[in-house]
Amino acid sequence: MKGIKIPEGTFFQQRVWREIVKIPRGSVMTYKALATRIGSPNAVRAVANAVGANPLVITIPCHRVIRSDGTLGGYSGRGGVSMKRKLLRDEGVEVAK
DNA sequence: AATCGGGCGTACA
DNA sequence: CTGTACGCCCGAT
Repeated sequence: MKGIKIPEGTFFQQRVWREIVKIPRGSVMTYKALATRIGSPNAVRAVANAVGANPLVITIPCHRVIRSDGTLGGYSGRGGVSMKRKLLRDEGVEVAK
């Protein structure tokens, strides 16, 4: 949280992105945990939407956000889910399925 | 294992 | 401004 710049967007998105950036490398966070983190444990869908609207994949490691089941879920970035899995494995995270 | 509905917010008409 | 449709989902049946 020193020089990371978050692009403009809705309050929700900024809040979600802010939390995603806080995720340490080599670790993953579930959408539910993220939703609860921002104060809306039941708004997990809205959160997922905000993550999907992430314009900066290099600044915001949205690939570190996975489902509660351990699955990767989806990925709107370049390469799709395949890239997401690759990035996670690259950080040393064993991906289920 | 597969299917359905639910909760929240954004985008579009 | 009001209504409808959709999403990188979740939980229950």
